[in-house]
Amino acid sequence: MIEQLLCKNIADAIKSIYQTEVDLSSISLQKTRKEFEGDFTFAVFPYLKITKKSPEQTSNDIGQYLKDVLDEVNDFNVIKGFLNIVIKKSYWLSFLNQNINNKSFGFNPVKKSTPVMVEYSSPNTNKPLHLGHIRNNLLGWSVAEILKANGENVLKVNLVNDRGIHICKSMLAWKIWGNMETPQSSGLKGDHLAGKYYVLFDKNYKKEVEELVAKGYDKEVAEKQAPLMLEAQKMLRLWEAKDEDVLKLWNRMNAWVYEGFDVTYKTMGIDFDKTYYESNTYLLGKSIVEKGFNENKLIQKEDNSIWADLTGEGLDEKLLLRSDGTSVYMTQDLGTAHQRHEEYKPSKMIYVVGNEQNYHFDVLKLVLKKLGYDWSDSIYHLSYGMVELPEGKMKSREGTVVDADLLIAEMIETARQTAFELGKIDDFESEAAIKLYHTIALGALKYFILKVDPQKNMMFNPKESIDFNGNTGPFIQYTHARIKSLLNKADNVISNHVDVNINIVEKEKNLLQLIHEYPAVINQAAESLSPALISNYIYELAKEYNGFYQEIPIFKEENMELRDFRIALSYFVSNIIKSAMGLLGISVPDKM
RNA sequence: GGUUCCGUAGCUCAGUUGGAUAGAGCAACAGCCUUCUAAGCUGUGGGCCAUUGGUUCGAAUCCAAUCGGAAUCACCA
Repeated sequence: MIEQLLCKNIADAIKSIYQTEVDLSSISLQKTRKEFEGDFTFAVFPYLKITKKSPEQTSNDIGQYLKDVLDEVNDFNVIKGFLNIVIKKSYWLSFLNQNINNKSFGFNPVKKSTPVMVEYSSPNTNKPLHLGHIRNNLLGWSVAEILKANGENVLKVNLVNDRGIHICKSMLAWKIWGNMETPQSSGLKGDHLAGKYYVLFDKNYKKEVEELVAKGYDKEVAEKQAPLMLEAQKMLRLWEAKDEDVLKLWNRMNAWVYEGFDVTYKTMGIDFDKTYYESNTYLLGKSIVEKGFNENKLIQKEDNSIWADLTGEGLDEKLLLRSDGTSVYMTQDLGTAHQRHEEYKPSKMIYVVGNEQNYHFDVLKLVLKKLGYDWSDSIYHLSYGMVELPEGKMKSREGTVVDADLLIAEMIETARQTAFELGKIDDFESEAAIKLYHTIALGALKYFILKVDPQKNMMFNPKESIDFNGNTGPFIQYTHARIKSLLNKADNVISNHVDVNINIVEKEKNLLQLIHEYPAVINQAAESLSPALISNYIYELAKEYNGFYQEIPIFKEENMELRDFRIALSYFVSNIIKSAMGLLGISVPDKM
């Protein structure tokens, strides 16, 4: 690409004019700001110590060198210490010619063999997915796709938390009050059915606790002594003892939940290469902890429990094995990480997990390091903040969890109503129309969530997300559909070659520059694991295109070569929008 | 209290490895439908980049302190 060429020649210029070698990687260019003439800008300030000349003189020297040496450089200008380099329009046009038919433009063709693992979703099987899972799923899936586009060999992994006291609570409530209810008999999605009984358990459990408190029990004691809780704990023990009846119920109920999850995943367009179940992995980790203890890397307390001492690293001590020898969450995670490393030797293990577990992952990495596993650095916690709705915070503790299925259904309904109000569609119940509402609703949701920096807590405003103006998914879908319909009218005139001598206007050159940037954007998004970078890029591209070609009708153009160019450019832009939106998991309709 | 993250227009958010006069959208206001789709486009107003110091040619960006907000600090997962 032209940037590298310019950087290399700038280094050559400094060497030839000032007789000093500079490190090529230290030279960087930026896009020239709109208010100045030029395509790329080089700031000379850091090199003044070498050149021993004024910023202006230095810029002029280097600019002149580039102009003399490089055919692609048309001209240059200097403002203060900024060297603005003007690239010939013919370069941009030949770039268009070279890449227009490349369907995977921007994607790295070199495929790496070392796998990168991305773990996301990680649901509990006692309740349906909620808004937090939506952000998790979208982020994980999108990051995986971006890495793939960049040539990584990605393994998408889900770790289902299918065991523990929580699922026992659902099972117990179902046994007591369920009347043998099934998804078929109740018409409920399997995960919602389990969730219903989890809530039922909680309600009755709280009632029991209140009754005990009224009888004079201490609240803490009451919480432990409530009959329902004792019963649930008994069930967990039976499960661990592989009691036949409990296992049967557990299998049955989990199967319902998985069916429900699959529907939600499918609706969202989320998939996995591999699913792990905690019931298979919860005993892992003990051996590496014991090994670490034998090697004197861990400490033991009087009650025989085993701990990692992280006080030297500025953290506390962390329990790894209980006094009865059973493992805790951390032990399991140590085990699964170890197992995955043994199995795949991934160059990176990315865990998409909410920021409430930042501390957990800090500890995880430190303990692994302490135990002598040098691959602990390959673990990366992709942490994300909470999603809130305008109505208020969504926290499970406050009981205002926003259900994922419900939210998606509401988004689809909003899309339907908007189309109806605007009179956009003739047959509102046709298959095509229903598919379109679905596409728009999901596009709105995904785009809005992915465009925000993961680290930040965010506000999801459903109404704003589905607006067709502004930085939204539907706006980009709309732009794509418009380009497609335009190209449809022109399909007999699409040429795969554009005359490099035609005159193009500034805005068209801006579009070409933006397209030119696309591979770098994907690369950077992969490096920083940031779908937000992609969405901001597409918006800029779509806006630039939409604004411009709304004003300049392509088919009015009498100059056939210019018209061909504009059609070719439109074609390229629509392809990039489609491919970039694909990385966010958003489909773009050809017609809407 | 310790640790981590966040603080940019009334609201929701961008802001590339430190670069030129701080960017969008929404909301407000003023225009644009005989062209390809107005689910759109164009324009106007709106800022102590939380505060204060430091680092340097240059700071929203890096460092320190302070003030606000969030998360976390379990023999839960």
